[in-house]
Amino acid sequence: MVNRKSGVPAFRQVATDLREKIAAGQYAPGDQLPSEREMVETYGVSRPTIREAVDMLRAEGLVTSEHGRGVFVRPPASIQRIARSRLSREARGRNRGAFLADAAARGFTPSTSVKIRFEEADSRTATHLAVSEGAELTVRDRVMRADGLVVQIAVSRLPRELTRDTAIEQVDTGKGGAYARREEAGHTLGSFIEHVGARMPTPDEASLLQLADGVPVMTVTRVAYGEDGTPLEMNDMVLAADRYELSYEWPAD
Amino acid sequence: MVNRKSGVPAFRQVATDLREKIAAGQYAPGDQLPSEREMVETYGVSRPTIREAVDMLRAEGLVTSEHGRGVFVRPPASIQRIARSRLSREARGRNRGAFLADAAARGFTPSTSVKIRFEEADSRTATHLAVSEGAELTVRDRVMRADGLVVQIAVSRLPRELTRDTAIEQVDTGKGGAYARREEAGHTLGSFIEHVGARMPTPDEASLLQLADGVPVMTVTRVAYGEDGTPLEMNDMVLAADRYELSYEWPAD
DNA sequence: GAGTGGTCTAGACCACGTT
DNA sequence: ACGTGGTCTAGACCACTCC
Repeated sequence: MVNRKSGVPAFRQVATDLREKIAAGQYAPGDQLPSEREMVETYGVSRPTIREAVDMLRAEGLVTSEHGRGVFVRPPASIQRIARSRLSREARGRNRGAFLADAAARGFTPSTSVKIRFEEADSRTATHLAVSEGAELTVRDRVMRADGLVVQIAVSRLPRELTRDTAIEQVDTGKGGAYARREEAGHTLGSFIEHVGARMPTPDEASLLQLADGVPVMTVTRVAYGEDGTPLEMNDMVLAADRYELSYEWPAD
Repeated sequence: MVNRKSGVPAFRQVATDLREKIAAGQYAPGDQLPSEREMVETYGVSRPTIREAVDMLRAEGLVTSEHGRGVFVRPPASIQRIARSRLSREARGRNRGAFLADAAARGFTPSTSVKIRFEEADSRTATHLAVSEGAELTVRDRVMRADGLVVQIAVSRLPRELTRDTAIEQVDTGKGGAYARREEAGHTLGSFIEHVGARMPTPDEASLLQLADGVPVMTVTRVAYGEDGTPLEMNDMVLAADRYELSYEWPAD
């Protein structure tokens, strides 16, 4: 029963109560919550009020509701740890991208499809690639699937001058991938910088990545630099935050 | 006006329409959306339906609503870039933690408060610190403020054996901070690993960090290792995802 | 068919901010 | 005083799942 005089909205009291019971293990991961109509009786409020409370927990990623079945406590997703800062020349040759290796390790059959297009640099891209706004870019859109299911979307952008008449403008970049082609062209890689952020997904991303409510995405922008410090490539990735964790390692000195 | 026969729920149609108008710039950042009662007329649906649509946009972090004023398009927050993998011995001496330096750079007067406590290792901590579950830990809770406003919470955990009878068990660790004390005790730092994830905040975190709806947090767990590879410290941080971006740099080879 | 969540209505009253 | 969002009700009907 909710306290009508506390000043705390009824749906908030219900949400807090449910949250505490979940935290205490009274409703364990995978358990079904009481039905909305049951809770109407328990708490003495109307169904829309109960639903507002449940909506809150859903937005927090605590529960999921399944039409016709019930509301369930979300079991913690098994998160996949991805070691970054490991893109050594050797590793680049072995793996064809970190994510393909991941998928293989988890027993999924990975597949990717690539599309090539060209566009003009916006201000963010121009900054990262040290080109002027509007400069021509080669863009490689890569969609990665595990067992047919979209797991990751990666967009790679390069200054067009660096790619004209190279295999990088082909869908199949050949043995060793795009980095190998770039090194053949005299652009030896010097370093990488990754910028990591997080936000809520757009509806498109949510359906593509099959995200439950209350699951944010991590955005990773990796910029590859030549030995002279010239930016060679910018790679944007979007990852489901309940499935991945990124690990970075570096020496203390 | 919503299409009643499309099968798409009315609140979803309204949300999509508003989202498109925001994306197109028809409602620019900072602009006020039409009032809910106006939209009731425009779209020909009831107010709860309009509210459900607006709730959706709020959960996506697209708009914020202000009681008594209106609903506004969220201006993109100015994100602060934090360069990690820069904790050189020199830099550690200069800065007293990366975040204090950040706050100073932005013109805020930073302040921190520290509490010391002791606890037993749970399974996650035990794994990271390579101790057995239940082992005694020294815990330093640090709350960082900028102009009195909580900006960050950091929890540092160390095996108690390494800290007994050292200044690390004191609130004030002295000149050079906790790392300096550890190096004096013969534990020279060898490397760091940071694990980065993201999730929706708990209600506590949301109010402490003053997060708007639809803003996730990034979680950063940094483990410091000795030169022999022994884990010395584990540091958990929680950051507002609309205020920070993490940058990691490493050589290509 | 019975039970579940999903959508929607037409109101009501409250709390807040502005004028 | 007025307009805004915030909360809440008591229903109704639909869509889905399971028996």
